[in-house]
Amino acid sequence: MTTATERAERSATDKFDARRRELADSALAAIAEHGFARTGLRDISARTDLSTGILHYYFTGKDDLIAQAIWQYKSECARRYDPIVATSTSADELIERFGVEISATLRDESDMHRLWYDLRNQSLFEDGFRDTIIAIDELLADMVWAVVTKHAELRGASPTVDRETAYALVDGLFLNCLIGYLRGDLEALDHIRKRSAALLAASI
Amino acid sequence: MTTATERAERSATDKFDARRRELADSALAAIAEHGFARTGLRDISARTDLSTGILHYYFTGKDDLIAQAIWQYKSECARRYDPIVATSTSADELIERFGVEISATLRDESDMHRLWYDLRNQSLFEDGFRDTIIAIDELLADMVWAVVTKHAELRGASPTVDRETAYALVDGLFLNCLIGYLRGDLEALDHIRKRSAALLAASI
DNA sequence: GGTGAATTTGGCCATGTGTCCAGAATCTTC
DNA sequence: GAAGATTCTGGACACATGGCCAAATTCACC
Repeated sequence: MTTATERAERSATDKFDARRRELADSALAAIAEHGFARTGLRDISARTDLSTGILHYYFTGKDDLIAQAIWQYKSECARRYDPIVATSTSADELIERFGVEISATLRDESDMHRLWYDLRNQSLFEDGFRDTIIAIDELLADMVWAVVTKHAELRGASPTVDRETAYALVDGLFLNCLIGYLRGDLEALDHIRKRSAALLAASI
Repeated sequence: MTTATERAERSATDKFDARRRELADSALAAIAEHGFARTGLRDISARTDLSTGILHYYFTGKDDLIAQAIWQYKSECARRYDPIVATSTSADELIERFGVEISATLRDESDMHRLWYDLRNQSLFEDGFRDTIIAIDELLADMVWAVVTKHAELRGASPTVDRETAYALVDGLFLNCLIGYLRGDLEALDHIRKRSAALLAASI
């Protein structure tokens, strides 16, 4: 049973969390522009018309803010492939739609992915937001694995690689194309589509 | 024809470059410990018993120093597989020796590789040492491609992947195992050996 | 509308940053 | 061993950083 007080507290917490999400969302683009290390709280303030104080009111510090921001973005990002896995009716369709989606996110959100790799690397040096990064890594590995197993299922076969390897290979492909794309190679958009398709097809 | 003056100048340049290499080498370990962003010139000075002034005498700035340091390490690193490619007499031997070598460098020099990925990512945000990073990336892709083509040759076949894809996949595998290893997973050493072997075997 | 809580502001602090340089120390050359 | 070039030192500089907080503002509720 919930008392009136409990409901009020719940509501207050929800409101607080909602504002946290809002602020983290605003901050995200600012941090993505120049990377974690080169973006100070003041840069975020200036770009978002927020005071630096408010960031410390809603977050315990820079690490907390960045962890919240990247979690919001990337956890949503990992779910974009759910409908593809759920509704594809043939292996070829699955491969095709996966390739289109991953190519689109490379094209439209390269800054965010650059930030993701930036933060994942930073977390190898210090543990400020390491747990969040590890959780996201798991989500991404799950996503890749869901695609691989669905693909195998549609082919009536079993995957020839394990979950971790599948993630490592897709991630390597994506990072490579992201770097190429950021360095100005527009063909990277085609590359990620074709190469991830080939990789998926080879994973049976 | 070289005059005495020219020879003297050459010698002076050589000496200057030799000292640069020496200093960059000393600095390398210090930078690798906490990453590029979190390591100041003063940290390097303190850890290496060098004055901060001398760093600016031999280098134009922090970027120059770090570019020199990572180039020295990584360009040598990429050549370690040359003898393996040159002297392996069967595809299986090549795969085996490659796996042992890559696993050993993961075990013994994880800090350096962590720094490499750190710097490669930083170079996606600013161009301070971007050219050096791109040059190293080329070296690494060449190295992987040399292994893949040699493997195909020993099998009497042709590679089924292109140079860039081969590098992307091996790099993805290595980065994944590096992350796992740094997070405390000792099995990563076995994983990189077995998975890179499997990948190489599949690249025909 | 008044009262207390929640929210927001903008500036302060100590510390750390890359860069630079005047002068000291060392080496070279005659 | 004198003179001049090279190498090296350690501190100064201007600025950026994350964290913090007293005071101002806005809000919710009786």
